[in-house]
Amino acid sequence: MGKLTIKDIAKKSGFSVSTVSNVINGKGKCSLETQKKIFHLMEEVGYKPNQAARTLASKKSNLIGILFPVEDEIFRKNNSYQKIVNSVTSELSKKSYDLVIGNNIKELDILEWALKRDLEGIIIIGDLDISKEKELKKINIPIVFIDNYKNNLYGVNYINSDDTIGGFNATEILAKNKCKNIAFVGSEDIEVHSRRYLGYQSALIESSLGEERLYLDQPTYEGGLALGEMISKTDIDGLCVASDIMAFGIMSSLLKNGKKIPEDIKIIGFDNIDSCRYTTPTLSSVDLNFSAKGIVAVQMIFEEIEGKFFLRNQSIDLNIVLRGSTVCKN
Amino acid sequence: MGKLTIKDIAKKSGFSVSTVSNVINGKGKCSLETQKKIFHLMEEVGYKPNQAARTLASKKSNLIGILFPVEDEIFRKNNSYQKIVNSVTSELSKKSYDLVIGNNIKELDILEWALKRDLEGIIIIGDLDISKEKELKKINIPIVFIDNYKNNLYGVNYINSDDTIGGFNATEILAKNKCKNIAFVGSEDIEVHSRRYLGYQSALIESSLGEERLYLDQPTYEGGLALGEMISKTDIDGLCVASDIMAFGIMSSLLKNGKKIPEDIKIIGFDNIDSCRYTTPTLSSVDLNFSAKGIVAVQMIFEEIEGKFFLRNQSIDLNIVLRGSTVCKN
DNA sequence: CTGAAAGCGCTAACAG
DNA sequence: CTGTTAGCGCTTTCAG
Repeated sequence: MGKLTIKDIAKKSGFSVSTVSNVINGKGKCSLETQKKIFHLMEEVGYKPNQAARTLASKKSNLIGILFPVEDEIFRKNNSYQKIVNSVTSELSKKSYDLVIGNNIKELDILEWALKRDLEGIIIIGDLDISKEKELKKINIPIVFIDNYKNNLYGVNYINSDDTIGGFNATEILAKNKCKNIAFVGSEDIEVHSRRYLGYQSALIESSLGEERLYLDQPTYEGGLALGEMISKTDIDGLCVASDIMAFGIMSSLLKNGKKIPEDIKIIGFDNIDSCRYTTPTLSSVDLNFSAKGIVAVQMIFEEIEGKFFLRNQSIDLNIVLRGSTVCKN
Repeated sequence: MGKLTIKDIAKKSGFSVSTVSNVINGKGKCSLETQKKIFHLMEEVGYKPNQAARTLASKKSNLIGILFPVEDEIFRKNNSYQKIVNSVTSELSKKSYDLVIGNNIKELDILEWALKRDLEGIIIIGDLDISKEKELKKINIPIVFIDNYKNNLYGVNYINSDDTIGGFNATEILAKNKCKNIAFVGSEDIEVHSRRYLGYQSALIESSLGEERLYLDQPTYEGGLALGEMISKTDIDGLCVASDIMAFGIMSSLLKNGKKIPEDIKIIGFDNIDSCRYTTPTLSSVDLNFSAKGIVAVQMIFEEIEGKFFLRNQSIDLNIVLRGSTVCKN
């Protein structure tokens, strides 16, 4: 058990090794009868071709690698890790591929790793050091970046959210809910926040709502707390907050200062982290749709492997989950 | 580039293939000089041995598999997935092992998977179907279960939390904070909740606090809401809640009914999910220490591979994170 | 301490 | 449609 080789199957079935191999790989042509017999035998004796041998002989490892920015707080908070891994593995399983996780991304030599494991594709989440960029060019396997805003390599694939549209839509919802004085909250030097701000600006114009109001602080709960204090002294009645966690801080300050949410002021956050469901009121938020990103990443890889034409840059629709911070009845 | 084989290294260095192989694997004996020369050359030309070939020749794949209960809400909520994967991969990277994720655990034939990929060890999170249990016995590689309460196989390794102690400690903290009427909240038919309840009972006795009070409902926010309504009408001043999410619901109801937390009633939850930091007040909670579990899992696997003696059952210390729901100043 | 040679289990031509 | 055979790149005896 477990020591069976393709030779054993050939011998037992009475066919040649190459016929068995062909049947396994769906190559060449053999009678349906032969195929059935061989498949049946393999099943019966519990034979599974050894992957290392297949890889060695064919260079096909049936392995895709994935790399995460382990220290990134935001990725951690919104469970993107898990959502992406789940959708990726479940897509891969359809083609009996497995997913390997890259250890120690900071020191990992991606190229060597890909070579060593004969990876057939790589998914990279988040931004990467510029220094790694170069070496990536040398890899001749499909690479997909998810939520990468720094790099702009030719010949690799990008999957992103349209954060500008996210900011626009969130603000628009606020406007449609009769908010007249809508402010934007975010952090400096965070690319996605800037984009969301752009969307916010467009929406203001679109809805012919007055001057824009911008509040900036650290993308933390504490940052939100501080901003909330300030905001509670204004006539702002709508808030587009580029981070759920900041929004929590803001809500806390606002509530403490006697503001009612959503009656006095409505709020929409970004990221749709789990905690949105447990605050009082619950927080409406823009979901970045990580499951979809994982699925598309796998599609892109296979399409590139199979040499099909496909879009190298894809933007995944966001969707806004409305909760108690915008709707009066939760 | 990338097409280099051990032969090339042998030729270029002037040594034989087997010498190079020995140097790579630290086997045999060769002069330090030789080693240095060979290592230097490999570095210089960027040579990395091909893993498939090594695996085929030696049966050592340098690959560990991991399996997750993808549908398990609780595992999803507390980010255990990510914490375990992070600590596991970072431990593995020290020995240049990689981690593969098992696709589709429900249908996955673990044995065949292990064979096919020549896995050297498997980590399984959570409970598994009984039907899978049998087949696991046939695998002759180290298996580690983390947080598995159903199975009890001989010859495999278990890593768990001592939930009874968790319940005990949480209750004790409440008692030390002058709570006189402490209740336990949990769900029926959840093994860990029962254990935590046991600990709660012991702690009551230990602290010579009166009769026990037990509240049961679904392990959801809504379950907590319902229970909170009831609890707010009692003289309970301390709550040991077997799930953070229930605790959130309870807090919400309690607050709505005019109770002050922690002044009137102190609360400790279980799981220490991220959201604990964003509620008002923040929620004290028992942390299950998933990072440590991942590290220990890897240790166990390597110790078994290396044939060392080690404990097959290990309980990982929990630690209680105190926040605003127990301490008056947050 | 080093080298030659025999596989590991499979795929991929190439004949038949 | 099927069988033979030569590798894939590495490890591992076993002589030297």
